[in-house]
Amino acid sequence: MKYDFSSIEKKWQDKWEEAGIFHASDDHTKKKFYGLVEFPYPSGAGMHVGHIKAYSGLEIVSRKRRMQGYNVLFPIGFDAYGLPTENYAIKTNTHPRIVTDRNIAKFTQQLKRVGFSFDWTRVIDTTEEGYYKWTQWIFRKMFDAGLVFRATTLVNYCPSCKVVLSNEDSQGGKCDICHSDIVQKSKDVWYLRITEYADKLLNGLEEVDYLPNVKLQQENWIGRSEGAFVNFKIKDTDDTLRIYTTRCDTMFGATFMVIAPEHPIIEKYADRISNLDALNNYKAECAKKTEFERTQLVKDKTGVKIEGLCAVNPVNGKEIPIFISDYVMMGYGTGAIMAVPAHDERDYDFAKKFGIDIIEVIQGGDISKEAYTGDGEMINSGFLNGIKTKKEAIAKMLEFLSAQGVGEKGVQYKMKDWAFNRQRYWGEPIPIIHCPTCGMVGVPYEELPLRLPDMEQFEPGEGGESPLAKIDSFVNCTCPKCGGAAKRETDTMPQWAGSSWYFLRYCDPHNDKEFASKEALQYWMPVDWYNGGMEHVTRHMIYSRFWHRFLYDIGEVPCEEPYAKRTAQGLILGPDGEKMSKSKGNVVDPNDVVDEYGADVLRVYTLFMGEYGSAAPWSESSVRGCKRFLDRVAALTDMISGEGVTPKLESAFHKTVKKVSMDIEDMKFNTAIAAMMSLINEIYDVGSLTRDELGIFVRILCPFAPHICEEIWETLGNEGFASLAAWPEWDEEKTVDATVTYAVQVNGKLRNTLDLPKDIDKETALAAAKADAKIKQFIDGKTVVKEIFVPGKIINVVVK
RNA sequence: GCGGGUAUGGCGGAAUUGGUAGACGCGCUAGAUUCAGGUUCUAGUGAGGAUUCCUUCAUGAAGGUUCAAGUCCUUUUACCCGCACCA
Repeated sequence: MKYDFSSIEKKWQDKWEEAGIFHASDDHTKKKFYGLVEFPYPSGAGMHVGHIKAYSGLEIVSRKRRMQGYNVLFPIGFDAYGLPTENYAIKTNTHPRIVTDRNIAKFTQQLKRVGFSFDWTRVIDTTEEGYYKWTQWIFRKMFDAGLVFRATTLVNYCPSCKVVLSNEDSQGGKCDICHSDIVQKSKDVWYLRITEYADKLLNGLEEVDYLPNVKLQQENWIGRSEGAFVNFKIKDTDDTLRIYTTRCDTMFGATFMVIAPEHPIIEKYADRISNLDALNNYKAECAKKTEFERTQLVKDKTGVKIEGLCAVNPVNGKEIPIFISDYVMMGYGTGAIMAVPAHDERDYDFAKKFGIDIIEVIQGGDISKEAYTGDGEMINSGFLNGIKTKKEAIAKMLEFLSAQGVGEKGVQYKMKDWAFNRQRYWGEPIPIIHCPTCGMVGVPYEELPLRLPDMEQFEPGEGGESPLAKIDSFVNCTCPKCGGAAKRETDTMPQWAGSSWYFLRYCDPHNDKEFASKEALQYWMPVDWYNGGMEHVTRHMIYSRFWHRFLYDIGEVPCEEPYAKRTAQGLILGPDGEKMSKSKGNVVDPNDVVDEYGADVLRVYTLFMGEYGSAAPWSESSVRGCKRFLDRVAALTDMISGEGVTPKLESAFHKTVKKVSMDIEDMKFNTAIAAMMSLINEIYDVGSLTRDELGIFVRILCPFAPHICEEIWETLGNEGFASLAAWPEWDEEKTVDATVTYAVQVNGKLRNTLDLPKDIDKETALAAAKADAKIKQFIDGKTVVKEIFVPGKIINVVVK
């Protein structure tokens, strides 16, 4: 067969589309498979080969599942709200709607050329009214449930994007989008109370099948810690200073306290404090720094002692000084700590610098040199003296604290509430109305979607105000509760909103009564297998798990967890081994590869290049190797002789079918392809194969290289599509050879190999080995001290 | 600093989980075909030494356990990713 890939690929893509063979069926009686890939952000640059690899993994699994008779939902869509589009729109003076539509068209064209088996009737665009109506609807439900609140805080503000960013979006003190420096700014911010779901999000991990490191990252992100809240009396007041600690066992060693510079206690007792100016100066210094900068100065601790206030250690009545320092942050715990320099490195550094007492309460270290954080016997600790373990000491102390009424067990999370608004145009409008009499009122459900108004000038306003604030007709409205004049919220939602529930919409994407019907959700959810990038396993996955668990709690979805299984693909690096980026000029465009080698080659190569989960550099010459492989596959049509089984190939076929079948389940696509390459080498050695054997070969290769396989399938005279043909079975017995090659070792060194019957027993095998002329050389005249026989693998004779 | 990971030929990478290290592909060498060739086919290809079937050394480095270690243990180096004073 002549392998004219460009005409073959066009031909079959048209046929698939015409027959609609990849559309998920509404027949809910069939067994289902829901494979989900992260939908792309349709940027102006178009897709690069990394996208192709990201989708190829579950593309293979989905195609295999179809051939195994599953009803498969393998959808795609576009996460199209976002800053890059808006910035591009501003720069080129084109409406973001037009930019978005253009980019989606480009992405769609690229994806279709690769022959992905997506269900194109279920495409989602998060910026369409029919979609964001339900994004707003879920937000409103959260508002009703009290999960939405507003607070004035210091926020990370990007002066270049003119937008407030979450901590997650401003990591490293740089804007996630434009990489300019972040400044701190006081602002009214919308929050989603995700912390209320911290425990549920943590516990839910027990019932899902995520990669171990994905689970670990989510656990670390949530950051649950168990400890105690303790109230330290402030001397000569009725007030207490409340702290959080995970080491209440060390309380006898607390020699000072540290509070965050912003701690309200300073203002409250301003009249007693004699060095208020010094404190305020220090606070002003800290405010200039971003949170990131504050965390930079690891060793050299700074701080100021509060003159005029002092605290009382509740376990021994000792009076201890209070300091302010930026190593304690208002955002975690209570914004105040007890400092135990002997057993905490940060406190140790601070105490050394300020000449504060260091009292050892746990034996085992040398506190003259450094803090000791390990276990040991308690000393200088009153009723804890003599206790040998941390665990025991903590339990005893907690008992004491609660008996005295000065403290109790507590839990803290690193995870913070989710700052959920942007002062930008290209996002979902937040459906809230501010009424002077009623306060914050949700836009009535029947008025959703709250449409994003069309406008010409969508630059952000000065001071980071949303462009929507400029449209009077949008802002001015009546309060749905009291009917009085009111104003609309003008902020929009962050990009994370649309992607927090898209997997639900795929189940029933055209529904205009509900975000998805109960029947569709009941059938399709949860997602059976979700694959995507490691960069999304914390933020996106935790946000979307949060939304989903909320919907479960209000009875809108049938299962607690949205994703039954999660895997991740590795990056494709540029030919230079660097991360692909436009600025480095090392981006490979899938269209170029398809033009030159064909879609099937692109698909095979992205999966063959290395382990699916790890990064690997692009290599043009290796692409050619994959082309050569498919050329050899095409030529098999000229090697057919007869029907049935070629004896010399029978075992090889069963082995390969087994290996490919199993490797796909483990995402070991590279070795699956290698196995098919080996098989084709064997076929070439034999020189011919039967019509039936070629049919098997084509079916196991079909998920990887579907176009060429369809063409050969047709050449073989089959009716219907290879893509829907039954996945081949293997016979376990025929994967085992009659004879096995044993490695024969003397003293653990390989000396010869012997072909022996597969079910040979130990005695016979050893006799055969010892009778072998080569082995004889090594054992003659020596005494055999040990004989090892591993069935099917190795014979080892140990001699002296 | 803490947590996780990786390290195997000239290159990308295999290795049934403790059992013949280097599958498969690239690249390279030689030959045939073509001789317009980023064509196709055949053979070879970890390094060193003897060259006819022989042998020694090799999985970042150094030790150890074992009949047997890329795989397990200890120490160590380099790189990558995540988190960042979390009390």
